[in-house]
Amino acid sequence: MVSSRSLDVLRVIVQDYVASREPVGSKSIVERHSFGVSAATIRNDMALLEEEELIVAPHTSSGRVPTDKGYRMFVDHLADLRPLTAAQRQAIDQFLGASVDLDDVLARTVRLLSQLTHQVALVQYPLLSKSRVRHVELVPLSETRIMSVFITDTGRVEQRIVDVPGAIDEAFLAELRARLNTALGGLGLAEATEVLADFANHFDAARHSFVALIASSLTEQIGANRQDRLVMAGAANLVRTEEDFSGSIFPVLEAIEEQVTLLRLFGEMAADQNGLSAQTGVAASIGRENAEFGLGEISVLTSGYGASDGSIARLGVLGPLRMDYSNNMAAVRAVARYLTRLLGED
Amino acid sequence: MVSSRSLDVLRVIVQDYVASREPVGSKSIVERHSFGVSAATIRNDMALLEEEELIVAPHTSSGRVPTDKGYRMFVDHLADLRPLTAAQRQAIDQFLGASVDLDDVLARTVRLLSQLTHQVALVQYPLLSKSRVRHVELVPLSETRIMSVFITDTGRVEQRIVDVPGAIDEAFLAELRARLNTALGGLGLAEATEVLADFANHFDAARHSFVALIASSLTEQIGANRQDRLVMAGAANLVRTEEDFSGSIFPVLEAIEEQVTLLRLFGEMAADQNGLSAQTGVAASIGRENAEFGLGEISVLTSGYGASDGSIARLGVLGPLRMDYSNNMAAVRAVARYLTRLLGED
DNA sequence: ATTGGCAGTCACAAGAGCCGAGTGCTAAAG
DNA sequence: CTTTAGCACTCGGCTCTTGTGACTGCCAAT
Repeated sequence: MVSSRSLDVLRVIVQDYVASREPVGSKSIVERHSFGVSAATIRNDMALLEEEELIVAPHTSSGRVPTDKGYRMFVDHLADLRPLTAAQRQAIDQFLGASVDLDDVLARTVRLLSQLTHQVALVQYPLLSKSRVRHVELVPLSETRIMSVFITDTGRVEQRIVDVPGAIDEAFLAELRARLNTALGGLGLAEATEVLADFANHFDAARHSFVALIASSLTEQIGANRQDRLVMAGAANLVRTEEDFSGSIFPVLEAIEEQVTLLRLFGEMAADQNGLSAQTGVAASIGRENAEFGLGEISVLTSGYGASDGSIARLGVLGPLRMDYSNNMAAVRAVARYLTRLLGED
Repeated sequence: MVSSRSLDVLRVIVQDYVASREPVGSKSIVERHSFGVSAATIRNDMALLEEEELIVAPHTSSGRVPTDKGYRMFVDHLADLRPLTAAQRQAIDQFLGASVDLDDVLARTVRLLSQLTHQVALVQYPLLSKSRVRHVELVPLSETRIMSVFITDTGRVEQRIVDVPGAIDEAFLAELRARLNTALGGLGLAEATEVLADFANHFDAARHSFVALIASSLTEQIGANRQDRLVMAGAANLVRTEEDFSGSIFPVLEAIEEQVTLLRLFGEMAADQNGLSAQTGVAASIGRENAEFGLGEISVLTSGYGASDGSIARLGVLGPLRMDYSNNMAAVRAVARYLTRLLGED
C-alpha cells in the first residue's frame, strides 16, 4: 500500500523536478525537505512509488522522474491550488477591464493567460450552437450587393456579402429585415436554421428567389461558424520549454495551428468528467491521455467559461508535462471565472 | 574586381548551401557544376569573393558560406525568379477562389503562402488610413444598447456596442443613420474623423449628447483600427528550420506574436526602395539589415498588394537567411498579384 | 519500520588520436 | 595575366577510453 508519506514524497518529487528539470534523488529530498527520516527510508518509499508506476528512473541509477500517472496523481490529490498574488489579480482586472468587444476580450484573455502561466494559452470562441439570435441586419452596399450581418447574444458578429440579380428594393429590404428579426429573434441556431429553410416560401413568386438568396446566405453564416475557432497566444513559450520534449515540438505547433485537433480535444475535455478535479472546475489531460491526438507529450489544462455552468466554451493552457500545475490551474480557474463574470455583464 | 565568373560561383555557393546546409568547397563546385575550370581556379575566385565579404569560411579550413552581403547580392543580381509550377498556380486559384469575406481571404492567403514557401507567412490587414467609408449602420440591440457597425470599401467591418442613457427613439435612429451615411459616405478616414468631431453640433440640445455618444464611438472605431493587424501562419516552419539559427528562435517567435515590431519593419520596407529589386516588386530585408528590430538572423520578403501601385498593405514571408529566395520571391509576388486582383474585383 | 553501510551501475565529461575535406601558396604552363 | 597541378597544413568532428560522481538496491542491525 502507498502510505501517506509516500505520497508526500511523490509531491516533492514532482515539485522539485518541475523546478529543476533534474531527476531527483533520495539524498536531495532529505536535504531540501524536513521529512525527519533518512535517505534510505525515502528510497524504500520511492521503490513503492516505482512499483505503482508513479515515478520512474530514466537510467539504472539516477534520480526519479514522475510518470504520466504520477503527474495525474499529483494533479488529482496533491496539488494545492496556489491562490494568485495580488499583483496577478490586479493584472487581470486592468488588462481585461479595458476590452471593447468580444474579439478584443478574447484576444486580451489569451495573452493574459499566456503571461500568467508562461505557456501556450488557448481560448475557444463561444459555441454558436449554444447561442441565440439577437439581431439580423441587411445593409445595401451597392445597386446589387447586400451585406448580411448576423449577431448573436454572445456578442459574436458575422457578416457576409451577397450579390443579388437586379436592383434592390429598399422598402422591401426594410420589410424583410423586420420579418426576419421577428421570425428569428431569440431562437437557438438550430431552430433558426429550420425557420430559414422554409422562410422564402412565405413570399410571393416575384420575391421568392431574392428571399431565398438571403436566407441561404444567413444559413451559411450559421453553419460556417458552428465550427468554432480558437485564439492562441504564447507559442514562443513552447520553444522556450523545448528541452522538455523528447522529439521535436514541430508536430505540436502544427496541431495548434491546425486547430481542428485541439478543438476535438477541447470537446472531449468538456464531455469527460474524468480529468476534472471536482472542487476546482479545471480539467487536466496529461501526456498519454492525449495520445490519440498525437499529443502524447503534452499536458492541457482547461476550464469552461461563459455561463454559470461553464457550458458555453473552454479556455486553457497547453505545455510540457513538466509544468507548474499548481500555479497554472489556479490561473486558468481565475481567468475563466473573471471572463465568465465579464461576459455575464453584457 | 569581381569577375562575371566569380558571381556565377557566388550563385552556386548560395544555391548549394541553401540546398545542403553544408559549407560548400571548391571541389564540390567543379563536381556539381560544369564551369570548365579546375578547382584551383574556383579557389582563386572564392578568395576574391571572400575579399569582398560576400562569403566567409566558418572554420579555417572548410567550405564557404554566404554572408548577409552575399545573400543580398544574390537576391539583387543573381536570383532567377523561378515561375510557379502549374500545380502551384492551380492551388492559388482553388484555394483563394472559395473565399467569402475579407477575413477569410486573408486567412486563406496566409496559409497558402506558408504552404508555398514552407516559411512563416505574414499578411497585413489593409490599412484603414487608405480606406474610405462605405457604410455606417446603427442596430438597436435592446432598450438602451446600440451596436454601431462601420464598413470600409476594403471590406473591413468593425462593430462596437454603445450603451446609451434612456430609451432609444427608433425613428430618430433611422434619421441619424441616414444623415451619417450622407455625411461620411466615400470619405477617407481622416476626413471622416474631422466630420464626426463636429457632427453632434448640428443637432439640438435634446439630441446632442446622444449623437455625441454615437459619434465618439465611431471615431474610436476608426482610431482603434488605424493600428493595423497581421495575420500569421506557419510558425511551425520556424521550428523546422531551427538549426539555421545560431541562438534560440524564441525572440523571433516573440516578435511575431508581438506584431508591433514586424509592423514597423513592414512599414519601413514599404517606404524603403533599397531592398526592392525593381523588376519583381518584391522587397527583401536580409540578416543584419533587420538588426535594429532584434531580428538580425532572419530574412523577410514582402510585396505590396491591394492596389495597382501596391500601396494599401503588404504581405510576405519570414525565415532563416538560408532560404530558397528564388522560389519564395516568386511565390510572394504571385500571391500578392492574385490577391490584388481578387480585392480589385470587389 | 527505519537506518547505516557498501558494492554496483551508468550517464556524462574530458582527453587522445585519427581521418578527411578543404584551404592557401607556389611554381609552372597556357 | 590567367589557369593549373601539387603539396603542406589546418581544424572540425568522430570514436574510443578513462575517470568521476550521483544514485540505487540490498542486507544486516537497531
